Amino acid sequence: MTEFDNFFKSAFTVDNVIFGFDEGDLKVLLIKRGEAPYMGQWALPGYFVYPNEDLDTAANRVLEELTGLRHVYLEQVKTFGAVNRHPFGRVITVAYFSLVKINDYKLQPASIARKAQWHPVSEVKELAFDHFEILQSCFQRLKSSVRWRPIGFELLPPHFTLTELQHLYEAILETELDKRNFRKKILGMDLLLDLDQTQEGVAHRPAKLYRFDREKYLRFQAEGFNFELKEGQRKEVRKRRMEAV
Amino acid sequence: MTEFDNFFKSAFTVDNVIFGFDEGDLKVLLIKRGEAPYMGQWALPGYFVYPNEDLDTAANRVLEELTGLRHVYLEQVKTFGAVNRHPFGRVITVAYFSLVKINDYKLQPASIARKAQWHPVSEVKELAFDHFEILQSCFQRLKSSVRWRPIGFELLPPHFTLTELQHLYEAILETELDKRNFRKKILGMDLLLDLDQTQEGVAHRPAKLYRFDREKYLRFQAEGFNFELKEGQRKEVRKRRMEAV
DNA sequence: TTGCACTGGTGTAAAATACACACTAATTTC
DNA sequence: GAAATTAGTGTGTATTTTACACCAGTGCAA
Repeated sequence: MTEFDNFFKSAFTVDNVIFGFDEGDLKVLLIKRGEAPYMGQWALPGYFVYPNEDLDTAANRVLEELTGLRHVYLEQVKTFGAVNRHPFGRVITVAYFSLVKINDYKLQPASIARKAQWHPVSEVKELAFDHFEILQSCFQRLKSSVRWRPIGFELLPPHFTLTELQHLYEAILETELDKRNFRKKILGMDLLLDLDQTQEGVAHRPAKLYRFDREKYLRFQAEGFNFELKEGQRKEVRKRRMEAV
Repeated sequence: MTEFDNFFKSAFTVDNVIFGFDEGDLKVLLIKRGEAPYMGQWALPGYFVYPNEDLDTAANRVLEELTGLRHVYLEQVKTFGAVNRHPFGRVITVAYFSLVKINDYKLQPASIARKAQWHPVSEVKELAFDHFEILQSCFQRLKSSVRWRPIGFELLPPHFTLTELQHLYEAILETELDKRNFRKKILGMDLLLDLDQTQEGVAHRPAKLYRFDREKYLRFQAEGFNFELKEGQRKEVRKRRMEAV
Protein backbone atom coordinates (compact mmCIF):
# COMPACT_ATOMS: atom_id res chain seq x y z
CA MET A 1 0.00 0.00 0.00
CA THR A 2 1.60 3.22 -1.12
CA GLU A 3 0.49 6.82 -1.38
CA PHE A 4 -0.49 5.89 -4.84
CA ASP A 5 -3.53 3.96 -3.93
CA ASN A 6 -5.14 7.12 -2.68
CA PHE A 7 -5.30 8.70 -6.06
CA PHE A 8 -8.27 8.60 -8.30
CA LYS A 9 -8.24 5.72 -10.70
CA SER A 10 -10.23 5.27 -13.79
CA ALA A 11 -11.24 2.59 -16.21
CA PHE A 12 -9.33 2.68 -19.39
CA THR A 13 -9.78 1.06 -22.71
CA VAL A 14 -8.44 0.93 -26.22
CA ASP A 15 -10.61 1.57 -29.24
CA ASN A 16 -9.47 0.38 -32.59
CA VAL A 17 -10.35 1.88 -35.92
CA ILE A 18 -9.81 -1.06 -38.25
CA PHE A 19 -9.47 0.07 -41.83
CA GLY A 20 -9.86 -2.17 -44.82
CA PHE A 21 -10.09 -1.60 -48.56
CA ASP A 22 -12.57 -3.33 -50.77
CA GLU A 23 -14.43 -2.62 -53.99
CA GLY A 24 -12.66 0.69 -54.30
CA ASP A 25 -13.91 1.87 -50.95
CA LEU A 26 -12.08 2.53 -47.73
CA LYS A 27 -13.98 0.70 -45.03
CA VAL A 28 -14.04 0.52 -41.29
CA LEU A 29 -15.04 -2.42 -39.13
CA LEU A 30 -17.86 -1.55 -36.73
CA ILE A 31 -19.75 -3.46 -34.12
CA LYS A 32 -23.41 -3.32 -33.29
CA ARG A 33 -23.70 -2.84 -29.56
CA GLY A 34 -25.73 -5.52 -27.80
CA GLU A 35 -25.92 -3.80 -24.45
CA ALA A 36 -26.45 -0.48 -22.79
CA PRO A 37 -25.44 2.20 -23.21
CA TYR A 38 -26.07 2.93 -26.89
CA MET A 39 -27.62 -0.50 -27.37
CA GLY A 40 -28.19 -1.27 -31.02
CA GLN A 41 -25.91 1.49 -32.26
CA TRP A 42 -22.72 1.03 -34.20
CA ALA A 43 -19.49 1.49 -32.33
CA LEU A 44 -15.77 1.01 -32.70
CA PRO A 45 -14.41 -2.26 -31.39
CA GLY A 46 -12.64 -1.72 -28.11
CA TYR A 47 -12.12 -3.21 -24.74
CA PHE A 48 -10.64 -2.68 -21.34
CA VAL A 49 -6.90 -2.85 -20.98
CA TYR A 50 -5.86 -5.65 -18.67
CA PRO A 51 -3.58 -5.03 -15.69
CA ASN A 52 -0.69 -6.95 -17.18
CA GLU A 53 -1.00 -5.61 -20.69
CA ASP A 54 0.75 -2.84 -22.55
CA LEU A 55 -1.40 -0.53 -24.63
CA ASP A 56 -0.22 -1.88 -27.95
CA THR A 57 -0.85 -5.40 -26.74
CA ALA A 58 -4.40 -4.53 -25.82
CA ALA A 59 -5.01 -2.94 -29.20
CA ASN A 60 -3.64 -6.02 -30.90
CA ARG A 61 -5.82 -8.25 -28.78
CA VAL A 62 -8.96 -6.36 -29.71
CA LEU A 63 -7.99 -6.66 -33.33
CA GLU A 64 -7.19 -10.33 -33.19
CA GLU A 65 -10.37 -11.27 -31.39
CA LEU A 66 -12.40 -9.80 -34.19
CA THR A 67 -10.39 -10.61 -37.26
CA GLY A 68 -8.01 -13.36 -36.25
CA LEU A 69 -5.20 -11.26 -37.69
CA ARG A 70 -1.89 -10.57 -36.02
CA HIS A 71 1.15 -8.59 -37.05
CA VAL A 72 -0.79 -5.99 -38.93
CA TYR A 73 -0.01 -2.31 -39.05
CA LEU A 74 -1.12 -0.57 -35.88
CA GLU A 75 -0.64 3.06 -34.92
CA GLN A 76 -1.57 4.88 -31.77
CA VAL A 77 -3.40 8.08 -32.59
CA LYS A 78 -4.85 9.95 -29.67
CA THR A 79 -6.33 9.52 -26.24
CA PHE A 80 -9.87 10.61 -25.48
CA GLY A 81 -10.78 11.30 -21.90
CA ALA A 82 -13.58 13.84 -21.69
CA VAL A 83 -15.23 13.60 -18.30
CA ASN A 84 -18.62 12.57 -19.60
CA ARG A 85 -17.71 10.58 -22.63
CA HIS A 86 -19.12 7.42 -21.04
CA PRO A 87 -22.42 7.63 -19.20
CA PHE A 88 -21.52 4.94 -16.67
CA GLY A 89 -18.39 6.50 -15.34
CA ARG A 90 -15.02 7.89 -16.20
CA VAL A 91 -13.41 5.98 -19.01
CA ILE A 92 -10.29 7.05 -20.79
CA THR A 93 -9.65 5.44 -24.13
CA VAL A 94 -6.58 5.24 -26.29
CA ALA A 95 -7.46 5.25 -29.97
CA TYR A 96 -5.53 3.17 -32.47
CA PHE A 97 -6.00 2.49 -36.10
CA SER A 98 -4.97 -0.63 -37.90
CA LEU A 99 -4.80 -1.63 -41.52
CA VAL A 100 -5.95 -5.06 -42.64
CA LYS A 101 -6.25 -6.79 -45.95
CA ILE A 102 -9.94 -7.58 -46.09
CA ASN A 103 -9.32 -10.73 -48.07
CA ASP A 104 -7.11 -12.19 -45.36
CA TYR A 105 -9.79 -11.55 -42.86
CA LYS A 106 -11.76 -14.55 -41.71
CA LEU A 107 -14.83 -13.85 -39.69
CA GLN A 108 -14.06 -14.95 -36.14
CA PRO A 109 -16.71 -16.43 -33.87
CA ALA A 110 -16.27 -13.41 -31.66
CA SER A 111 -16.95 -11.06 -34.53
CA ILE A 112 -20.10 -12.86 -35.52
CA ALA A 113 -21.28 -12.73 -31.94
CA ARG A 114 -20.48 -9.06 -31.83
CA LYS A 115 -22.13 -8.41 -35.17
CA ALA A 116 -19.11 -6.90 -36.82
CA GLN A 117 -19.58 -5.36 -40.23
CA TRP A 118 -17.57 -3.33 -42.69
CA HIS A 119 -18.88 0.14 -43.45
CA PRO A 120 -17.58 2.58 -46.07
CA VAL A 121 -15.88 5.30 -44.09
CA SER A 122 -17.60 8.00 -46.08
CA GLU A 123 -21.04 6.70 -45.16
CA VAL A 124 -20.58 6.51 -41.42
CA LYS A 125 -22.53 9.36 -39.91
CA GLU A 126 -23.14 8.54 -36.29
CA LEU A 127 -21.59 6.24 -33.74
CA ALA A 128 -21.97 5.42 -30.07
CA PHE A 129 -20.10 7.48 -27.47
CA ASP A 130 -17.58 9.86 -29.01
CA HIS A 131 -16.59 7.20 -31.51
CA PHE A 132 -17.41 9.30 -34.52
CA GLU A 133 -14.90 11.86 -33.39
CA ILE A 134 -12.37 9.09 -32.80
CA LEU A 135 -12.98 7.74 -36.27
CA GLN A 136 -12.36 11.14 -37.75
CA SER A 137 -9.12 11.61 -35.87
CA CYS A 138 -7.89 8.25 -37.03
CA PHE A 139 -8.92 8.83 -40.62
CA GLN A 140 -7.14 12.16 -40.55
CA ARG A 141 -4.06 10.49 -39.17
CA LEU A 142 -4.18 7.75 -41.78
CA LYS A 143 -4.32 10.45 -44.44
CA SER A 144 -1.23 12.15 -43.22
CA SER A 145 0.66 8.94 -42.46
CA VAL A 146 0.10 7.59 -45.91
CA ARG A 147 1.82 10.58 -47.44
CA TRP A 148 5.03 9.90 -45.61
CA ARG A 149 5.36 6.21 -45.36
CA PRO A 150 4.25 3.54 -47.76
CA ILE A 151 1.73 2.01 -45.37
CA GLY A 152 -0.95 1.83 -48.04
CA PHE A 153 0.31 -1.59 -49.07
CA GLU A 154 -0.94 -2.97 -45.77
CA LEU A 155 -4.45 -2.64 -47.13
CA LEU A 156 -3.92 -4.49 -50.39
CA PRO A 157 -3.48 -8.18 -51.10
CA PRO A 158 0.13 -9.26 -51.53
CA HIS A 159 -0.12 -8.91 -55.31
CA PHE A 160 -1.78 -5.89 -56.78
CA THR A 161 -1.89 -3.72 -59.86
CA LEU A 162 -0.85 -0.11 -60.04
CA THR A 163 -4.41 0.92 -60.69
CA GLU A 164 -5.58 -0.81 -57.52
CA LEU A 165 -2.87 0.98 -55.61
CA GLN A 166 -3.89 4.30 -57.09
CA HIS A 167 -7.55 3.74 -56.24
CA LEU A 168 -6.51 2.98 -52.69
CA TYR A 169 -4.58 6.22 -52.40
CA GLU A 170 -7.46 8.10 -53.90
CA ALA A 171 -9.85 6.60 -51.37
CA ILE A 172 -7.61 7.49 -48.46
CA LEU A 173 -6.73 10.97 -49.62
CA GLU A 174 -10.22 11.68 -50.90
CA THR A 175 -8.92 13.15 -54.07
CA GLU A 176 -8.16 12.15 -57.63
CA LEU A 177 -4.64 11.49 -58.75
CA ASP A 178 -3.19 11.67 -62.20
CA LYS A 179 -2.43 8.22 -63.54
CA ARG A 180 0.87 9.00 -65.21
CA ASN A 181 2.22 11.12 -62.40
CA PHE A 182 1.20 8.59 -59.80
CA ARG A 183 2.92 5.73 -61.58
CA LYS A 184 6.04 7.79 -62.15
CA LYS A 185 6.24 8.69 -58.49
CA ILE A 186 5.49 5.25 -57.11
CA LEU A 187 7.78 3.38 -59.47
CA GLY A 188 10.43 5.99 -58.83
CA MET A 189 10.46 5.04 -55.17
CA ASP A 190 11.75 1.68 -56.28
CA LEU A 191 9.73 -0.20 -53.70
CA LEU A 192 7.68 -2.37 -56.02
CA LEU A 193 8.76 -5.73 -57.28
CA ASP A 194 7.58 -6.53 -60.77
CA LEU A 195 6.26 -10.07 -60.55
CA ASP A 196 6.23 -10.68 -64.32
CA GLN A 197 2.67 -11.81 -63.95
CA THR A 198 -0.54 -10.33 -65.16
CA GLN A 199 -4.10 -10.30 -64.00
CA GLU A 200 -6.35 -13.11 -65.14
CA GLY A 201 -10.01 -13.27 -65.85
CA VAL A 202 -10.55 -9.64 -66.60
CA ALA A 203 -12.41 -8.51 -69.66
CA HIS A 204 -9.75 -6.12 -70.83
CA ARG A 205 -6.03 -5.82 -71.20
CA PRO A 206 -4.64 -7.42 -68.04
CA ALA A 207 -2.44 -5.32 -65.79
CA LYS A 208 0.94 -6.30 -64.45
CA LEU A 209 1.10 -7.47 -60.88
CA TYR A 210 3.49 -6.06 -58.32
CA ARG A 211 4.31 -6.72 -54.75
CA PHE A 212 5.70 -4.40 -52.10
CA ASP A 213 9.37 -4.98 -51.33
CA ARG A 214 9.48 -4.63 -47.58
CA GLU A 215 13.17 -5.43 -47.25
CA LYS A 216 14.12 -2.72 -49.68
CA TYR A 217 11.87 -0.31 -47.83
CA LEU A 218 13.60 -1.01 -44.53
CA ARG A 219 16.99 -0.54 -46.14
CA PHE A 220 15.96 2.75 -47.74
CA GLN A 221 14.39 3.94 -44.54
CA ALA A 222 17.65 3.38 -42.69
CA GLU A 223 19.35 5.58 -45.27
CA GLY A 224 16.95 8.43 -44.60
CA PHE A 225 15.26 8.10 -47.94
CA ASN A 226 12.16 10.21 -48.31
CA PHE A 227 8.91 8.63 -49.44
CA GLU A 228 6.77 11.70 -49.44
CA LEU A 229 3.85 11.48 -51.79
CA LYS A 230 3.11 15.08 -52.43
CA GLU A 231 0.98 14.74 -55.49
CA GLY A 232 -2.48 16.17 -55.35
CA GLN A 233 -1.81 18.26 -52.32
CA ARG A 234 -0.89 21.51 -53.88
CA LYS A 235 -3.77 21.10 -56.24
CA GLU A 236 -6.15 20.44 -53.38
CA VAL A 237 -5.05 23.51 -51.51
CA ARG A 238 -5.36 25.64 -54.57
CA LYS A 239 -8.82 24.33 -55.22
CA ARG A 240 -9.97 25.04 -51.69
CA ARG A 241 -8.50 28.49 -51.91
CA MET A 242 -10.46 29.16 -55.08
CA GLU A 243 -13.67 27.95 -53.49
CA ALA A 244 -13.10 30.20 -50.54
CA VAL A 245 -13.06 33.25 -52.77
CA MET B 1 -22.88 0.19 -9.09
CA THR B 2 -22.60 -1.08 -12.63
CA GLU B 3 -20.72 -3.86 -14.34
CA PHE B 4 -18.14 -1.24 -14.89
CA ASP B 5 -16.83 -1.15 -11.42
CA ASN B 6 -15.58 -4.68 -11.77
CA PHE B 7 -13.05 -3.76 -14.37
CA PHE B 8 -9.47 -3.03 -13.62
CA LYS B 9 -8.80 0.62 -13.05
CA SER B 10 -5.53 2.37 -13.13
CA ALA B 11 -4.01 5.61 -12.06
CA PHE B 12 -3.48 8.01 -14.86
CA THR B 13 -1.57 11.17 -15.24
CA VAL B 14 -0.51 13.78 -17.72
CA ASP B 15 3.12 14.67 -18.32
CA ASN B 16 3.95 17.93 -19.94
CA VAL B 17 7.01 18.68 -21.99
CA ILE B 18 7.26 22.43 -21.65
CA PHE B 19 9.46 23.93 -24.34
CA GLY B 20 10.98 27.36 -24.19
CA PHE B 21 13.53 29.20 -26.26
CA ASP B 22 16.30 31.26 -24.77
CA GLU B 23 19.82 32.27 -25.71
CA GLY B 24 19.53 30.48 -28.99
CA ASP B 25 18.75 27.17 -27.32
CA LEU B 26 15.60 25.14 -27.24
CA LYS B 27 14.95 24.33 -23.61
CA VAL B 28 12.69 22.11 -21.60
CA LEU B 29 11.41 22.69 -18.08
CA LEU B 30 12.32 19.86 -15.74
CA ILE B 31 11.70 19.17 -12.10
CA LYS B 32 14.01 17.63 -9.57
CA ARG B 33 12.13 14.88 -7.83
CA GLY B 34 11.94 15.25 -4.08
CA GLU B 35 10.51 11.84 -3.38
CA ALA B 36 10.74 8.20 -4.24
CA PRO B 37 10.89 6.74 -6.76
CA TYR B 38 13.77 8.32 -8.68
CA MET B 39 14.38 10.78 -5.84
CA GLY B 40 16.82 13.49 -6.85
CA GLN B 41 16.51 12.78 -10.54
CA TRP B 42 15.15 15.14 -13.16
CA ALA B 43 11.68 14.45 -14.46
CA LEU B 44 8.96 15.95 -16.57
CA PRO B 45 6.32 17.90 -14.72
CA GLY B 46 3.14 15.90 -14.48
CA TYR B 47 0.34 15.00 -12.18
CA PHE B 48 -2.68 12.85 -11.70
CA VAL B 49 -5.77 13.67 -13.67
CA TYR B 50 -8.66 14.57 -11.40
CA PRO B 51 -12.01 12.83 -11.65
CA ASN B 52 -13.79 15.91 -12.93
CA GLU B 53 -11.11 17.03 -15.32
CA ASP B 54 -10.63 16.57 -19.04
CA LEU B 55 -7.18 15.63 -20.23
CA ASP B 56 -6.42 19.00 -21.77
CA THR B 57 -7.54 20.68 -18.59
CA ALA B 58 -5.18 18.58 -16.55
CA ALA B 59 -2.29 19.37 -18.85
CA ASN B 60 -3.09 23.06 -18.61
CA ARG B 61 -3.27 22.84 -14.85
CA VAL B 62 0.16 21.24 -14.60
CA LEU B 63 1.52 23.97 -16.81
CA GLU B 64 -0.11 26.79 -14.93
CA GLU B 65 0.99 25.57 -11.52
CA LEU B 66 4.58 25.71 -12.65
CA THR B 67 4.69 28.74 -14.86
CA GLY B 68 1.58 30.74 -14.07
CA LEU B 69 0.84 30.76 -17.80
CA ARG B 70 -2.49 30.06 -19.39
CA HIS B 71 -3.68 29.97 -22.96
CA VAL B 72 -0.41 28.76 -24.36
CA TYR B 73 -0.02 26.31 -27.18
CA LEU B 74 -0.63 22.75 -26.03
CA GLU B 75 -0.66 19.58 -28.08
CA GLN B 76 -1.39 16.03 -27.10
CA VAL B 77 1.30 13.73 -28.38
CA LYS B 78 1.14 10.16 -27.20
CA THR B 79 0.06 7.96 -24.34
CA PHE B 80 2.56 5.81 -22.49
CA GLY B 81 1.28 2.82 -20.61
CA ALA B 82 3.92 0.12 -20.40
CA VAL B 83 3.06 -2.23 -17.57
CA ASN B 84 6.15 -1.51 -15.54
CA ARG B 85 6.78 2.11 -16.34
CA HIS B 86 6.09 3.08 -12.75
CA PRO B 87 7.56 0.95 -9.96
CA PHE B 88 4.66 1.60 -7.57
CA GLY B 89 1.88 0.41 -9.77
CA ARG B 90 0.19 0.74 -13.08
CA VAL B 91 0.20 4.33 -14.26
CA ILE B 92 -0.83 5.41 -17.71
CA THR B 93 0.31 8.85 -18.74
CA VAL B 94 -0.79 11.11 -21.56
CA ALA B 95 2.10 13.17 -22.87
CA TYR B 96 1.60 16.76 -23.97
CA PHE B 97 3.98 19.41 -25.10
CA SER B 98 3.48 23.10 -24.66
CA LEU B 99 5.28 26.15 -25.96
CA VAL B 100 5.96 29.10 -23.68
CA LYS B 101 7.76 32.39 -24.08
CA ILE B 102 10.43 32.11 -21.44
CA ASN B 103 10.35 35.84 -20.81
CA ASP B 104 6.69 35.77 -19.87
CA TYR B 105 7.38 33.05 -17.43
CA LYS B 106 7.40 34.08 -13.80
CA LEU B 107 8.71 31.54 -11.38
CA GLN B 108 5.73 30.35 -9.40
CA PRO B 109 5.99 29.37 -5.75
CA ALA B 110 5.10 25.86 -6.79
CA SER B 111 7.92 25.74 -9.27
CA ILE B 112 10.46 26.92 -6.73
CA ALA B 113 9.24 24.28 -4.32
CA ARG B 114 9.47 21.69 -7.05
CA LYS B 115 12.91 22.88 -8.13
CA ALA B 116 11.96 23.56 -11.70
CA GLN B 117 14.76 24.41 -14.06
CA TRP B 118 15.24 24.96 -17.77
CA HIS B 119 17.56 22.54 -19.52
CA PRO B 120 18.77 22.71 -23.11
CA VAL B 121 16.98 19.87 -24.85
CA SER B 122 20.16 18.69 -26.49
CA GLU B 123 21.89 18.22 -23.15
CA VAL B 124 19.24 16.14 -21.45
CA LYS B 125 20.53 12.61 -21.28
CA GLU B 126 18.61 10.79 -18.62
CA LEU B 127 15.32 11.29 -16.84
CA ALA B 128 13.18 9.51 -14.27
CA PHE B 129 10.74 6.81 -15.39
CA ASP B 130 10.36 6.66 -19.17
CA HIS B 131 10.44 10.43 -19.34
CA PHE B 132 13.40 10.55 -21.65
CA GLU B 133 11.47 8.57 -24.20
CA ILE B 134 8.50 10.88 -23.70
CA LEU B 135 10.70 13.89 -24.22
CA GLN B 136 12.00 12.47 -27.45
CA SER B 137 8.53 11.74 -28.75
CA CYS B 138 7.44 15.27 -28.00
CA PHE B 139 10.53 16.81 -29.52
CA GLN B 140 9.98 14.76 -32.62
CA ARG B 141 6.39 15.90 -32.77
CA LEU B 142 7.36 19.51 -32.29
CA LYS B 143 9.76 19.15 -35.19
CA SER B 144 7.12 17.90 -37.52
CA SER B 145 4.41 20.25 -36.29
CA VAL B 146 6.59 23.27 -36.82
CA ARG B 147 6.97 22.45 -40.49
CA TRP B 148 3.28 22.61 -41.09
CA ARG B 149 1.91 25.26 -38.87
CA PRO B 150 3.53 28.47 -37.73
CA ILE B 151 3.60 27.48 -34.08
CA GLY B 152 7.18 28.61 -33.67
CA PHE B 153 5.98 32.11 -32.82
CA GLU B 154 4.59 30.77 -29.57
CA LEU B 155 8.14 30.49 -28.32
CA LEU B 156 9.23 34.03 -29.10
CA PRO B 157 8.40 37.31 -27.41
CA PRO B 158 5.65 39.31 -29.13
CA HIS B 159 8.21 41.33 -31.07
CA PHE B 160 11.13 39.62 -32.67
CA THR B 161 13.62 39.89 -35.48
CA LEU B 162 13.87 37.59 -38.45
CA THR B 163 17.22 36.34 -37.27
CA GLU B 164 15.74 35.35 -33.92
CA LEU B 165 12.99 33.50 -35.73
CA GLN B 166 15.50 31.74 -37.89
CA HIS B 167 17.60 30.68 -34.92
CA LEU B 168 14.48 29.28 -33.32
CA TYR B 169 13.68 27.20 -36.36
CA GLU B 170 17.25 26.02 -36.53
CA ALA B 171 17.14 24.96 -32.90
CA ILE B 172 13.92 23.03 -33.35
CA LEU B 173 14.83 21.41 -36.63
CA GLU B 174 18.43 20.80 -35.58
CA THR B 175 19.74 22.01 -38.87
CA GLU B 176 21.06 25.16 -40.46
CA LEU B 177 18.91 27.22 -42.75
CA ASP B 178 19.96 29.60 -45.45
CA LYS B 179 19.31 33.18 -44.42
CA ARG B 180 18.05 34.48 -47.73
CA ASN B 181 15.84 31.52 -48.50
CA PHE B 182 14.40 31.49 -45.01
CA ARG B 183 13.46 35.16 -45.14
CA LYS B 184 11.98 34.79 -48.58
CA LYS B 185 9.83 31.88 -47.46
CA ILE B 186 8.68 33.39 -44.18
CA LEU B 187 7.91 36.80 -45.58
CA GLY B 188 6.19 35.13 -48.50
CA MET B 189 3.71 33.55 -46.10
CA ASP B 190 2.56 37.05 -45.34
CA LEU B 191 2.02 36.34 -41.67
CA LEU B 192 4.42 38.88 -40.21
CA LEU B 193 3.51 42.42 -39.40
CA ASP B 194 6.31 44.89 -39.92
CA LEU B 195 6.29 47.06 -36.79
CA ASP B 196 8.44 49.86 -38.27
CA GLN B 197 10.61 49.57 -35.24
CA THR B 198 14.14 48.42 -34.82
CA GLN B 199 16.13 46.78 -32.11
CA GLU B 200 17.77 49.03 -29.57
CA GLY B 201 20.92 48.69 -27.56
CA VAL B 202 22.70 46.31 -29.87
CA ALA B 203 26.26 46.94 -30.97
CA HIS B 204 25.61 46.54 -34.63
CA ARG B 205 23.10 47.46 -37.28
CA PRO B 206 19.73 47.04 -35.58
CA ALA B 207 17.23 44.65 -37.08
CA LYS B 208 13.61 45.36 -37.86
CA LEU B 209 11.02 44.05 -35.47
CA TYR B 210 8.04 41.99 -36.51
CA ARG B 211 5.09 40.46 -34.84
CA PHE B 212 3.02 37.45 -35.80
CA ASP B 213 -0.36 38.28 -37.28
CA ARG B 214 -2.63 35.70 -35.69
CA GLU B 215 -5.82 36.99 -37.25
CA LYS B 216 -4.38 36.74 -40.71
CA TYR B 217 -3.18 33.27 -39.95
CA LEU B 218 -6.65 32.13 -38.94
CA ARG B 219 -8.11 33.63 -42.07
CA PHE B 220 -5.52 31.93 -44.27
CA GLN B 221 -5.97 28.64 -42.48
CA ALA B 222 -9.69 28.71 -43.20
CA GLU B 223 -8.87 29.14 -46.88
CA GLY B 224 -6.76 26.02 -46.90
CA PHE B 225 -3.52 27.91 -47.29
CA ASN B 226 -0.41 25.82 -46.92
CA PHE B 227 2.32 26.88 -44.52
CA GLU B 228 4.74 24.10 -45.16
CA LEU B 229 8.29 25.02 -44.40
CA LYS B 230 10.13 22.56 -46.53
CA GLU B 231 13.52 24.14 -46.61
CA GLY B 232 16.41 22.11 -45.36
CA GLN B 233 14.65 18.82 -45.67
CA ARG B 234 15.87 17.65 -49.02
CA LYS B 235 19.34 18.69 -48.02
CA GLU B 236 19.10 16.73 -44.79
CA VAL B 237 17.95 13.61 -46.52
CA ARG B 238 20.67 13.88 -49.09
CA LYS B 239 23.29 14.35 -46.38
CA ARG B 240 22.10 11.34 -44.45
CA ARG B 241 22.07 9.31 -47.61
CA MET B 242 25.66 10.26 -48.31
CA GLU B 243 26.71 9.31 -44.83
CA ALA B 244 25.04 5.96 -45.18
CA VAL B 245 27.18 5.10 -48.20
C1' DT C 1 -13.24 -12.38 -87.67
C1' DT C 2 -14.02 -8.12 -86.79
C1' DG C 3 -14.97 -4.37 -84.30
C1' DC C 4 -16.32 -2.52 -79.84
C1' DA C 5 -15.74 -1.73 -74.99
C1' DC C 6 -12.66 -1.48 -71.62
C1' DT C 7 -8.61 -0.70 -68.99
C1' DG C 8 -3.33 -0.68 -69.23
C1' DG C 9 0.50 1.74 -70.21
C1' DT C 10 3.56 5.57 -71.67
C1' DG C 11 6.46 10.96 -72.35
C1' DT C 12 7.07 15.75 -72.57
C1' DA C 13 6.85 20.53 -71.84
C1' DA C 14 5.68 24.39 -68.60
C1' DA C 15 5.51 26.17 -63.98
C1' DA C 16 6.62 26.23 -59.32
C1' DT C 17 9.74 25.43 -55.86
C1' DA C 18 14.13 24.53 -53.61
C1' DC C 19 18.75 25.42 -53.58
C1' DA C 20 23.31 27.68 -53.59
C1' DC C 21 25.76 31.61 -53.13
C1' DA C 22 28.37 37.01 -51.76
C1' DC C 23 28.13 41.52 -51.29
C1' DT C 24 26.55 46.22 -49.32
C1' DA C 25 24.25 48.75 -45.28
C1' DA C 26 23.76 50.43 -40.65
C1' DT C 27 25.16 50.77 -36.21
C1' DT C 28 28.46 50.71 -31.90
C1' DT C 29 32.93 50.79 -30.01
C1' DC C 30 37.53 52.00 -29.70
C1' DG D 1 37.30 57.19 -38.78
C1' DA D 2 38.48 52.45 -38.78
C1' DA D 3 37.17 48.03 -37.11
C1' DA D 4 33.80 44.87 -35.73
C1' DT D 5 29.38 43.03 -36.02
C1' DT D 6 25.00 41.77 -37.70
C1' DA D 7 21.08 43.17 -41.14
C1' DG D 8 19.46 42.95 -45.44
C1' DT D 9 19.06 41.80 -50.32
C1' DG D 10 18.70 39.01 -55.82
C1' DT D 11 19.66 35.74 -59.30
C1' DG D 12 20.72 31.65 -61.75
C1' DT D 13 20.37 26.52 -61.65
C1' DA D 14 18.45 22.06 -60.33
C1' DT D 15 14.61 19.54 -58.98
C1' DT D 16 9.88 18.60 -58.50
C1' DT D 17 5.21 19.09 -59.63
C1' DT D 18 1.82 19.62 -62.74
C1' DA D 19 -1.10 19.17 -66.89
C1' DC D 20 -2.23 16.65 -70.61
C1' DA D 21 -3.71 12.51 -74.94
C1' DC D 22 -2.93 8.65 -77.39
C1' DC D 23 -1.90 3.73 -78.64
C1' DA D 24 -1.92 -1.26 -76.82
C1' DG D 25 -3.83 -5.58 -75.42
C1' DT D 26 -7.61 -8.37 -74.00
C1' DG D 27 -12.59 -10.37 -73.85
C1' DC D 28 -16.87 -10.37 -75.81
C1' DA D 29 -20.65 -9.94 -78.84
C1' DA D 30 -22.33 -9.33 -83.31
